[in-house]
Order: sequence, then C-alpha cells, then structure tokens
Amino acid sequence: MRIGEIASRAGVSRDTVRFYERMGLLNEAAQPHLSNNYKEYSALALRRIELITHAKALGFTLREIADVIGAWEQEALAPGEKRVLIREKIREVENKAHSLAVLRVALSEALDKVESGCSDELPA
Amino acid sequence: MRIGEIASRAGVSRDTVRFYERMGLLNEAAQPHLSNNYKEYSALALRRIELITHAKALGFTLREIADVIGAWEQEALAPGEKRVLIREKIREVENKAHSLAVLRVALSEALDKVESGCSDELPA
DNA sequence: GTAAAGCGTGGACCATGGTCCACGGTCAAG
DNA sequence: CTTGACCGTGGACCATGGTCCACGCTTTAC
Repeated sequence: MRIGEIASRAGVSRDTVRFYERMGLLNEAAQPHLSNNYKEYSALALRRIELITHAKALGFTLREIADVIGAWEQEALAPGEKRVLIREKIREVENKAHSLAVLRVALSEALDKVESGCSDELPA
Repeated sequence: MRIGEIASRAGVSRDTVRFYERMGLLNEAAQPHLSNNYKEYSALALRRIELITHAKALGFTLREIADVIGAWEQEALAPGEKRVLIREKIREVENKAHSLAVLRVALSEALDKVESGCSDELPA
C-alpha cells in the first residue's frame, strides 16, 4: 500500500500521513521500498492512523499519542511500566467519558428548555 | 467577581479569560463595571468557562462552542432551529462516545497483551 | 514512448489557541 | 501617601497540527 491509498483509506491527506510520519507516529509501520524509494505502508499503519484520528477527535494531542506508541515500540519499558502507562491512559479516557456525560446533560437540558418554550439560558 | 478570581476559580489564566472574551464566548456574561472600567464577571461566566474547558478537552473547537452559544444568545433563531442545532451537537457527542469506545477497546487489548506476556504490538 | 498521475523532499505558509510583555490606570494595606 | 497587587489594552510571540508549493523522479495508461 502506498501513500495515496493509505491516505484515502484513512480519510486524511497525503501530507497528513507524511506529517504523522515525521512526528514518529508510524515508525516501523512504514518502510521505504528500496527499489524505487516509494514507501510501503502496512495494514498496521492504516489502523494506526485510524487510531490517531479517533484519539485526536477526543482531544488527545499527537504528543500524547506518540508517547504511548513510542514507549511501546522501544523495548526500554518493562511490562510493569507499560501496564502503568496504559492504565493511566485508560483513566484519562474515563475522565473524558465523564466530560462527555457533563456535556450531554447540558445539551439535553438545553433541548428540554427549548421544547418547553423557555429558551433563555444555556445550562452549564 | 473580577478577572483574577474567575480565572483562578476556573483554573485558567487571566489571559485565557480575555482571549475567550475576544472570541465572543462570554459576551453578556461579563459586563464592564463603569466606575473604574474593571470588568465584572457573573457566576454564569464561570460556568461558561468550565463548560468550554470540558468541551475543549473533548476536541470541540472554540468556534464550534461559540456557534452554539452565539446562536443561543442572539434571538435570531426560532426554537425549531435551536432544536436542530442541539440535536446535531448531541449527535457529535455520540460520535465522540463511539471514538472513546474504540480507544478504550484498543487500550484494554493492549493491557491484556501486556498481562499475558505478549508485549509486541499495539492493537488498533 | 509519451503523458498523466503518483511519489519524496524541502520549505513556506496558515489557523487555532493561547502566552508574554509593556504600558498605564486602580485599589488596598500599612 | 506610597507600595504592591490587580486591572485593561495592545501587540508580539509561540506551539500544534497541519496545508501548499515547487522540484524532480517513477509508474501507469494509452
């Protein structure tokens, strides 16, 4: 799979793929194809980009994503440290779920107000 | 409540409060106190900033937040249009919930792998 | 074989979401 | 009545996450 294909499959631009690569988010998921110097992207790279897209949509920064992926690939971390790191990220995901719930309540309340004809104030 | 108090209560900087104000996110929630030209912030403004913080943490842009708030305050929108707008935002929140679920699964799988001793690949 | 489409590299540019700084006015303690 | 903490304004600056462009090479379609 070359850059054009992976980009359109992942729903991002070629430039974005190259940018993620420069940021170290794809690393060994994309190898240069020696004969013609076109890079070859694996299915892993595609899943990786989709993961990044999801994470980004939730307000995670590329730096945070890179930290998790980077820690993964370099064997510098003991399994115990990896467990700690993942659990930390899971906690963050749960915090986001909480924020999401707060927002949903605010929006639902706003909807109720509008439907009952009282449309003055946006609930917090 | 003046800017220093609202900023520290909301956990943001004074500059951030001023920035949000310039972006039209606080509008009539902060009035200039005429005597000394210090601005007076209401409890509504505080809740507003907290709402912005939550929304931002979930990847909503200030522009999106401003659109919802702005549509609210200007009485240009009929209740029907407001309903449409809110339901649209609720759909976005649900999409984010889906992304969150995807991420949670990826992280849980990663945790499983680490715990079973197979620590090579980050699942998508 | 020639043209169009695709690729890699490098660098300029851009929008978003702030942060920092300097200036001058204001308020509160001593 | 001065000193220090706070405020408003304006503008420069910054990091993040891209986007765009020009260049020259490759591959694919005709």
